[in-house]
Order: sequence, then structure tokens, then C-alpha cells
Amino acid sequence: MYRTHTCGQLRPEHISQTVTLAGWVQKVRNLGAMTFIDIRDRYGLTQLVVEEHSAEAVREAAAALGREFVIRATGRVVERSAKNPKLPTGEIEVLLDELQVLNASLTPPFTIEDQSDGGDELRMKYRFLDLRRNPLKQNLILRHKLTQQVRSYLSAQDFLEIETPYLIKSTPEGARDFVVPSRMNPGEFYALPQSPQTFKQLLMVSGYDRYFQIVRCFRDEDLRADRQPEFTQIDCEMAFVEQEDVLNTFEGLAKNLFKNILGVELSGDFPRMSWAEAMEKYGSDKPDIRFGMTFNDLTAAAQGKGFGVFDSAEYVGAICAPGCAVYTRKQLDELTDWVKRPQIGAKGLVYVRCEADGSFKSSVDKFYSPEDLAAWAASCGASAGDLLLLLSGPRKHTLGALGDLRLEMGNRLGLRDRTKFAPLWVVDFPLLEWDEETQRFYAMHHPFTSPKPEDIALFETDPGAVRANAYDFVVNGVEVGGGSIRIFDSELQSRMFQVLGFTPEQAQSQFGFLLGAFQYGAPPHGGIAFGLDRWCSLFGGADSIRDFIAFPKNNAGRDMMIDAPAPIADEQLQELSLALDLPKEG
RNA sequence: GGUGUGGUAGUUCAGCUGGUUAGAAUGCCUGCCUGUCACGCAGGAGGUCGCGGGUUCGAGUCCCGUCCAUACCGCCA
Repeated sequence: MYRTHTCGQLRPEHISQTVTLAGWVQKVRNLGAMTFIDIRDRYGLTQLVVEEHSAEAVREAAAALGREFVIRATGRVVERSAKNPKLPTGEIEVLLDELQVLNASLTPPFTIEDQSDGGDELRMKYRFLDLRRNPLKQNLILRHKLTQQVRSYLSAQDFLEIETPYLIKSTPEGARDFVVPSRMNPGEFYALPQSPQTFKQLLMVSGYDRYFQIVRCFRDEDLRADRQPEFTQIDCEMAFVEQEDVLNTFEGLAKNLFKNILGVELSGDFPRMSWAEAMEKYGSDKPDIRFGMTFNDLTAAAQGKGFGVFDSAEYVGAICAPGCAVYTRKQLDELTDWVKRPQIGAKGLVYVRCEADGSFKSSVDKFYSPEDLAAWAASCGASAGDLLLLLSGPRKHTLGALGDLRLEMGNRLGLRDRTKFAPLWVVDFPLLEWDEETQRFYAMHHPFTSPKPEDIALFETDPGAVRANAYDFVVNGVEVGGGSIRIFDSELQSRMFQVLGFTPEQAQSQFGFLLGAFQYGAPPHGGIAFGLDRWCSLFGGADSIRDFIAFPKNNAGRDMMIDAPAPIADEQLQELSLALDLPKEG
């Protein structure tokens, strides 16, 4: 037996027992005649003591220890004369009789402490060491609890967890596929699933009317702090449901997770907001509704007064930053530079200070009378001491920029409290999105999403205006999940493919297996998928999902630890009937 | 593909307007220390300033290119 207890287990009740612990050396503090050794494992930290009267072998072994050595220590649990209230095991220590080095360690390249001195790059390369640190360990424990709770809740609701294949077929719609060559079928390729979408729909046809799966998904697109090429979804589908049934079911899941994982009780129904309102008031399809500062359309009010920038703009919008009239010229210039950065891309920023004495000071005083400015302030609901910030330009772009500015002001004003949670459903997404480049419509969600019945007539006249039975679950400005009610009528599905520019032959070759299955009694169905990694980072109070994944990829999609991807041998290429055509170097 | 930021000791960083031998903290090594727990004290080792080119009497510092990391934009049905 390697150990009798873990390093987080011993308490005063164990005093005078002889115990054996095994773990890593966190720290050696040699005081001369006496040496303290902190031994660490997954469960905690325990102080070991070697003193003058200890056996010589123990004293020698202690003197030779280094950080992260793996040791096994046997001794008697004794009460500490100097207790450490910061440590759960701080009332006791183990007076050593035996000390055995199970394995030495190189000096680690960074400190294995809660606040490591290591930079991101180094910690990624030595991820196995980074995972020894408490913060990462807590993140993985949180992830474990979350998945356990999801399984337990959904199972209790009669959902079955069913696995679907990872080697499937590539489709040109949507994200870029990761592709896997087939040795037995030369020249042919599998694709890794972007989601188990079609399989879960087939399971509905098969009669498994409540399905879920905690499943890895793959997308070969550029990464972000909240996007990895492989990520995990809580993928769900239900048959014999309407949108309302799906929302209610998973609102139940969300509330259960908030309560059992975070101890946060969310009372009342989650608010619903139409996609159109979210775009109009927040400039985003994933609004952060922890704070207000919603948009005010000043297009009509601002035009016709001789200010060319506004007169020629498709849209003029304002947010009201409470209490910010005290911003100095320097602060406003800095904010102007911020919105002019390429990422935001605004041409400029107009401000109106609502002074304490009721007067107004703006960057466009030349063009607008105090009465004009007062009218703007009134329509924005501004009071004395507030600051109006106006952006103008093409409608869609300006709404987006104003949305970014709103979030930035929310950050600056401390309105985005990580301990507060504001969930909502964004509903009534458009079914289709026009792409200028290819001059065709694309499905905003995916081509199996059903249109709202009352909008079907618009297919003929204005396809872009057709709304979908699609919904997103949004918390604190993070898109945590999304789904839709699917098309289960083959005639409607054909019409959808037609609008998307598919010939019947193309639709058949890409999705024939699904369309065929739908002719054998497809029930009405719909579902949703949640981003597990994002849910973890939200609960963990972080912006990046990377530290909630044991072995993540870096910005360029590389695994820095194992150095993947990597070339393969010529023999492997031959076996796969592949020839490389790489661009010449230099 | 694009924009911004960064790359200097094992690590995290400082290094001004170009100017003598590139610094600090921490880690590491050695010695001392009986109650430490961010132990303390004394001493020591440790550098291709990412890489390549250019300007200059002189480049960590300025210019050009390039690589790497990172945040974002495009992209992500």
C-alpha cells in the first residue's frame, strides 16, 4: 500500500496515529536543526517535519529533496505548536520516521503555485505541470461536476445518452470540416462532425424521443479565447415538441445547474427577446442584460441641421453613460480613438455632456442648438451628469460598433459583475442570411431549421424577412446554447433547399440519407446544443475557455505540448494514396 | 488574410532622447539558522536582448523584413 491517507485528509482526530502519505514536494523549509516539507497531492497539502532527533536516513533524504520530487513519507500525526489557520490540515503535522524518494524531478520551469510566475506559452508547453496548480484543478473539478449534474438531470427527465459517430461525411454548408483520409477507400475522406445534428434528427425518426450527448465537435476555423477547434457540446433533441416545450425543458436544466453548481437561485422565467430587438437595442444577438444603456435611435432628430456626417448617415444612435459628464477632454479623445480602432471601425464619436446645471456641451455645438441637444437627452432618458455617446454610419455596422462601445462603457463603469448572472432567450432569428460575396442565401442556423408558419408566404416575396423557430440561450453576453425546431415535412424541406440554391440532385447527394429517412415517419422535433466549455468558463468567472479544457490548443490550433499537428511519414501518405502539394518555402 | 500588443537571466519584468561592464524580483546553487508555512540571513552562478538585414563612430533602443505568442476583425450553417 503506497499510502494510508491523502494529503488533504488529516485532522486533529488523527493525532498519534502512524500514517503514510505520498505526493509531490511543494516546498522544503530548512531551518537548520529542523526541516519542514510541504507534501501535495490532488486533495491538499500536509506539513511533514524532520527534526534533530529524527533518524539519520530521514535527515539525509530530506536534505536531498527538490521541488516536485515524488515522495512517500511515514510518521506520526502530531499537534502543531504553531498552527496554520490558512490550511485545512494546519492543526497537525506528520513527524517523520521514514522518507522515501519515489522519483526525482527536474526543477520545473515555473512555480507550481496558485499565482504562478509562468507565462501562457510556457504553461501550455508544460500543461501537465500547470494542471498540478489549484486554479486549473478547480476548473476541471467544476467541469466534472457540471457534466455529472447534466447527466443526472437529463436522465431523470427520461433523456437517453446515445453516442453518434465521429467519422462522418463532409458537407460544404457551414463551418470548414476537419477531414480524415480513408485508407480502405482511396481518394475518399471522412469528416469529423461539426455537431451530431443529422444523427440526432435520425434518432428522432427512430423513436428515441429524448436524446442527449456530451459530445466532442470539430470545426476547422480560426480560434478565439472562447473558440477551440475541438470543443464539447451538450447536444439535445426532443420529439413531439414545439419551441415552447424545448425552452421550458432547458430553462429547467439551466436553473438546476445554476442552483446545484453555483448555488445561485434564479427566480422567475428567463426573459425572452426577439432577435430584432436585441440588434436594435443592444447591437448584438447575444446581449449582456446585466445593465441597461440601451440604444436610442436619433437618426430623425439629428438630421437636417447641416451636420453632413449625420445627414448622410443611414443610422444615428446614442447610448447614455450615467454619471460620465465629468469625462475630461482627454478621456473622450481616448474613447474616440478606441471606437476608431479597426476592430470597431467607427469613423468618429460625438458626445453630449449633460452638465450639472442643466446646460449641454457637445462636440457638435456648431450645428445643434441647446434645444436640439435637450431633445436628444430627453429621448435618451438622460439626466444631469450623464454623457451621451453617438455613433453614425451604415445601419448594421453602426449598431454593432455601438454594441461594442456599450460593453466597453459597461466594463469601465463596473456594470459587468461576474458574480451576477442575467440569462435570457433570444428568439425569432431570421431563417436566412444573404451573402454578398456568393450572391445567395445561407441558413443562419442550419438548413433543417423550420420557418415560422406565418412567415412561409414571405419565401416568395422577401426570403430575408422569414423568421425561424430558432433560439439562443444567452448569459451575460455569452452565447451558451442555441437550437431550433426542425423541418419534418419533406415538401417544406425541399423548398428550403431550393431557396438555398440547391438543385434537387445536390440536396439528394448531400442529405439524401436524412431526406430518405424523413419519408418513413419523421415526428415533429427540435432541440438545442449548449457549449460545455463556455458554460464552465461562465461559471468559473473567466473569459477564456482554455483553462477549462485539460489539454487545449493554442491560437494557431497547435497543441504546444505534444507539438501537433505534425508531418507524417511518406509510407503513411502512400498508404492513404495521398500526395502533398505544399507551397514552396521562401 | 488583416489590425493591435508583446518577445531582454530558468521565470516574470525594468531598461529614458542611441553612448562605459544590460538591471530588479523570484527561482537555482553554497553556507548559517529549532516553529517555518511568501521562512530569514550571507554569498554565488546564470544573458546569441526572438531571428536576418539596414542606418550610425556606436543599436536591447531607430528603420525594413521575418518568425513566434496573444487579443480582436474577417471566418465560426
